Amino acid sequence: MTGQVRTVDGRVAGRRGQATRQKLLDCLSDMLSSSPYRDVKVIDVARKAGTSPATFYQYFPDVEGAVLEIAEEMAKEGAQLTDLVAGRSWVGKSGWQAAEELVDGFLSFWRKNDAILRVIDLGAAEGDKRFYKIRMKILNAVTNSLTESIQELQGRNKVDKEVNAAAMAGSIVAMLAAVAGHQKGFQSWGVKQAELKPNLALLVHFGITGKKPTK
Amino acid sequence: MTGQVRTVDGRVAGRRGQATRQKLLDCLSDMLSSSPYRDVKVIDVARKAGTSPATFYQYFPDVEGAVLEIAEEMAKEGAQLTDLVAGRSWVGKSGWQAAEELVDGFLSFWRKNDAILRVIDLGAAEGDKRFYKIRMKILNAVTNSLTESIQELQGRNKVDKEVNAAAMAGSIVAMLAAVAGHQKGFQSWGVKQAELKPNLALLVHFGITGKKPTK
DNA sequence: TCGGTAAGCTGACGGCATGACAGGACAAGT
DNA sequence: ACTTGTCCTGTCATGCCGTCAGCTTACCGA
Repeated sequence: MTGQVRTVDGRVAGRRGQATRQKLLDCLSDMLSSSPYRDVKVIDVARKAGTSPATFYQYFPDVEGAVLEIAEEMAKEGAQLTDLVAGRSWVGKSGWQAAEELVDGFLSFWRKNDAILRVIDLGAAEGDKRFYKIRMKILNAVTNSLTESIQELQGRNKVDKEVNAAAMAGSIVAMLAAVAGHQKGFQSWGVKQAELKPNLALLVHFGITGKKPTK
Repeated sequence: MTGQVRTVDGRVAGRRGQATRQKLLDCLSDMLSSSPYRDVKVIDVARKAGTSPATFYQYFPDVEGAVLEIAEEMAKEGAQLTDLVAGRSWVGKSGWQAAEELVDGFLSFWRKNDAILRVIDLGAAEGDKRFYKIRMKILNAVTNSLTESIQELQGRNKVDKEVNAAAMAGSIVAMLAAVAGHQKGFQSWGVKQAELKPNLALLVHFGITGKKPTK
């Protein structure tokens, strides 16, 4: 489907063009990490990439458009998050382990991509459907797996039927995302990474199984 | 201490000045609700307030400065969130009720102020200390109360000593804030408000007491 | 009533980002 | 060398930013 990268005016991008395009994306990514979203200007990105603003506009309609592109790249990489949930057992000791690994994987993924993720979060919260969609794409992998896990446990009468699997899964994922997004905040508040994780894992485990974990 | 409102160039604002200032804040608040943060321009705010950009700069150093002002206002109003936690009993039925009311109060507060809150969240996530500080001010009321509640339960051996009260309280509050910020998202994802609340309350209750609630 | 003083507002300006276009540079094939 | 299509940039009109000098308005004491 998207086999060909195209410029704004419809041309097909070749080798060189794709390289420039990628460079622009990388530089934008850097900028997002180092300065507030509101202050990221096309001209700065272009300068940093050693090119001109006009070139930027050849490949992207605007800054948002480019951000979405980066997000799309990241979403692919984020698909691996599913492995943190799918096919895991949530009973006994392995349940606790699963919870710990989920928390761990989530936090490190977020830490690695925090700049773009927080822009996506903003866009989604502001009601932009494109951002919302991509946010779903990243989180859905985990959310859906979690929802299924809960439903499966409900089927075996291990979890209260009153629990709405989707709402619970969504809440857990939202929590992970939020905490991950404010990791630095927690630290400067006196809570260390190492202390954060087990507590999160505890909440995750309970949310899914409805029980305290056996460690 | 801050009995007098001052303009950027040091003058003391009188009746009329304060009115203009407030009008600008109100208009900015409106703008934030209706258009992306990135696109909010000083000139639009000024126009909407029936004044000129120069006037805006008389009262605020920049858009961020004005946002912080709005946030400060809101923080005062948000102090009442403490009542949702302080002096509550977390055992038995009243514990479940407390959890439900906390969730309810939190969600509605967030819904009422979502536009500013999401800007604050962004600023905090980007590492801006001023935004982080105001975010703390709003959330600390709840977080501290929760931390104390947990510690108190730990003192009575009702909660596992392994639990880090601050980390747990912070996680719970972060979750509430995140879910609150994406309420619309949940809805369009097929999860209804009414279904969301009890599941959140469940997680909150467990996080604080370490137990399933008795309803 | 009448200045005097400080508050309040704005027109205007240099500076910079935006976004569009036309045209020049370049690489590849013939 | 010539053609073709990709790739990049100089340039320009437009619009926002942030500041200043200067004008208007309100208040106050004589």
